Amino acid sequence: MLFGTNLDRAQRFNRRVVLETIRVNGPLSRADVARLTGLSAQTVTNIIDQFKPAGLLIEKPRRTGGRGQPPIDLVINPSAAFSVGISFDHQRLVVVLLDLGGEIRAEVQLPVSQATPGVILPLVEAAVNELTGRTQVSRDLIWGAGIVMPVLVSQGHPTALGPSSVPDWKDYPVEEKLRERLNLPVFLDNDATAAAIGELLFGAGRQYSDFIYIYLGVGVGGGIIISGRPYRGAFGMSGEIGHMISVPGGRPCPCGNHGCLERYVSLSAADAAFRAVPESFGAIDLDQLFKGFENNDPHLLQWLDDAAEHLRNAIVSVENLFDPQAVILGGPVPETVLDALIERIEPSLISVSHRHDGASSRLLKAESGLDSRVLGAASLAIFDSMTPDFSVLRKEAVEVG
Amino acid sequence: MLFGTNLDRAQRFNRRVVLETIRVNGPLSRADVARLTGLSAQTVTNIIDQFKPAGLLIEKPRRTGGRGQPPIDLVINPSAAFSVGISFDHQRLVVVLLDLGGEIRAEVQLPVSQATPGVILPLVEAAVNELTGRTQVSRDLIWGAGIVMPVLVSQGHPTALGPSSVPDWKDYPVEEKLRERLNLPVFLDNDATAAAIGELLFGAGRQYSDFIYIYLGVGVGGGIIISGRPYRGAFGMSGEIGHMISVPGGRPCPCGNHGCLERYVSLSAADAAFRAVPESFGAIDLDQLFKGFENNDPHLLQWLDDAAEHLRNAIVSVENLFDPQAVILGGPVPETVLDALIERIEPSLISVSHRHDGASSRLLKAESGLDSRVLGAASLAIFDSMTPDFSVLRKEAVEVG
DNA sequence: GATTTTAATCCATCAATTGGATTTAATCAG
DNA sequence: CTGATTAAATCCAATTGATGGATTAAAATC
Repeated sequence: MLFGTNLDRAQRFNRRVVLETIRVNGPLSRADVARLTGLSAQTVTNIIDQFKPAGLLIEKPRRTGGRGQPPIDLVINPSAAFSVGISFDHQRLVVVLLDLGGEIRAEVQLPVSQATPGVILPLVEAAVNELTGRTQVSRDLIWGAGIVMPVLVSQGHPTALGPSSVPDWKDYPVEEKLRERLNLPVFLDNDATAAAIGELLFGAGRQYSDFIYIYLGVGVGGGIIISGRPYRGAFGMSGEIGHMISVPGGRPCPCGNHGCLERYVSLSAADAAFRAVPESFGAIDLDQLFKGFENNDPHLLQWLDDAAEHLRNAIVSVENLFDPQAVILGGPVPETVLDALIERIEPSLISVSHRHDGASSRLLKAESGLDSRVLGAASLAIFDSMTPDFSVLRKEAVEVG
Repeated sequence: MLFGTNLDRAQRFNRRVVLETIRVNGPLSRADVARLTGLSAQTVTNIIDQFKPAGLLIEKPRRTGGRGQPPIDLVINPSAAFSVGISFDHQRLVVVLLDLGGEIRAEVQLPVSQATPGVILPLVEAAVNELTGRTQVSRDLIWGAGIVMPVLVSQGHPTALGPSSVPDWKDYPVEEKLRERLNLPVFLDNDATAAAIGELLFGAGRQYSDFIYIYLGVGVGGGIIISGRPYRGAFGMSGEIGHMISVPGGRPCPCGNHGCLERYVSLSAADAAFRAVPESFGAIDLDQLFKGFENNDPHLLQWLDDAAEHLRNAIVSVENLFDPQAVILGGPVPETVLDALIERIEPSLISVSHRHDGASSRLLKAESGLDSRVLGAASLAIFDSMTPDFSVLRKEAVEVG
């Protein structure tokens, strides 16, 4: 539905524009910011004055060299705000404290026996207390907490397309329950979208506004970044790259179709190849599998060639649909696997994106590595507070009929 | 790049919000508009007063029935503005005059011998003069002219992925040349995106903000509508659904890949099947082909089954990527063909979109029929003037370095 | 040492939204 | 039939954030 805006909203928006411009392009003088954003120098000065009390910006010594009065460069103060990232699966819980600069300040890792809400949530609460205590970070500098899990998320609730590794969370009101415990704004997202946002803020996507993040995990997820914002689809379930049809009439998938990409390209597909079984749906022994990759297991090498072929086709399709600036490959898999895939795929990528810029590569490896999940989770709160999103301008409309 | 906004821009935005809200949901009273948009009643009154001189809105007689002062309903005046739509291929030029209500007020159709700029542009100029003369529509009520052609469009210039049916237009500065002749704002787009915009404004997409328009023509194009706006990709070449890979290692495609969707689903694929030849790249005898469909040619029936299968897989992939509200199938093909495809595809569509709303169908037929191209072209100017787009808020930033 | 250039800020102005009060025109209750 | 109630639309003064022009500051250039 459409919505109007007003002066108040416009300023909130401009504040974010100024902050984000400095975060991404800094160090920048007030005059630089005015030039980049189109705002008047006076307005930029006004807005920057507003950030002073919170200490969000740091003034560097005057730049020298050019003519005229030397500008005062500004950068984001990484210690001015923090956020919590939470990620878990059936084996492990990870909670981190991230600063505004994208650095993980502290981390707690715990093995879990059962990944149920009753077990996880108290552990999270304790972990957050430990992190703030250990780092002496004041609670009111924490902008929020993000939690991700390997399921789809729709309207703030986990949902599932097939069998899930964390079935107890289905339709559980995670955001609400966690907010009560932590007394912080809470953001829930699926791992792929969160990882994409993390990459957008702090990683390979920093210089891009339009890219597709392919998240290689037990399945294959996707985070779609359009105009610098995640696109979640009309119902919050976009980006299911793993369920694109790769082979007509191919291997059956729990989603109900045949030949889905993640039956060929994913850790579970790799596991099946590794153990020479037709399919792998249960819990995967990741340590064994990663060791197999290290040892150049012939089954896995064969799988790599096959998977690269399927992934290439999917990327071609995705590029032809989105015409993005880049496709970023990441997820909780060894970097060598990502490298091997990219090496096999890149030379034969032909799509509408082909001709834009023959020089620079369009298929990139994510920068966040194995931490992508939890880093993405922590990015959610920062993204929510900082992004000059369209929605910042929204005046709430009264619900009618 | 980020940009700031100001009071002036905010009002332009609000003006569009008010107008578009009335256009889509009208008749609406001022109070209704205030409720829907979140703007105050006073602001709505102010803005509506601004539209009065241009006659953009019509006040209907006071509504009766409820308590309180009866509201004055407002609707868009369809005769307050017009736009020109231009479409051509190697055989025919069509120019229409569309009103704000989406009605085609007048139309000129001309056979063309050669579809070169030198031939087409003078014909267009004459046609526009004839249309305005015939309808007595004042030139300054025409908001602009939209032109579409069956090629990709990037940065205002036609480009091509493979061989084109209108090769002379490659890299020709269409917008500029046409603007000089018509003395109107000119918008160039590819046929699929334009058709999607037409459908968004006046057709099946009117009630949706997020949908994918699949444009079945000589090839297969796509128009992606996200949050009520076309998504053109980072370089303006998104939506090439026809070059999604449908069959790994399948039929060779001029784009350089194998197994592209449009080698199986498109009029040229149908033509190949109809004439029992392996491929059809040249000019197609559409009359013959359409007659074949009418006569239930067995080759074409066979093709329909096969094409439906491929198109189904593509739609599954598209839905899993975008999670849209709907997928709309249209293009310059007989309605019976669209019906036949939908009938074959719909029962077996399984994707993330599957569960949202089991009742209503997600695969729809476009409303604009054979005119979709030129109607889409004409919609471009209206869309540009009316949509409360993010970009309305943009203050132009000075280009730096 | 005067001039030029650029950055940053001060100050008065401008313009769109807003909240509160007022007017208008209908229905409802007795 | 009359007064009370309800809701729409408008009037008016206040608010607020951006803006343009003038001013000050600090460097390089001539």
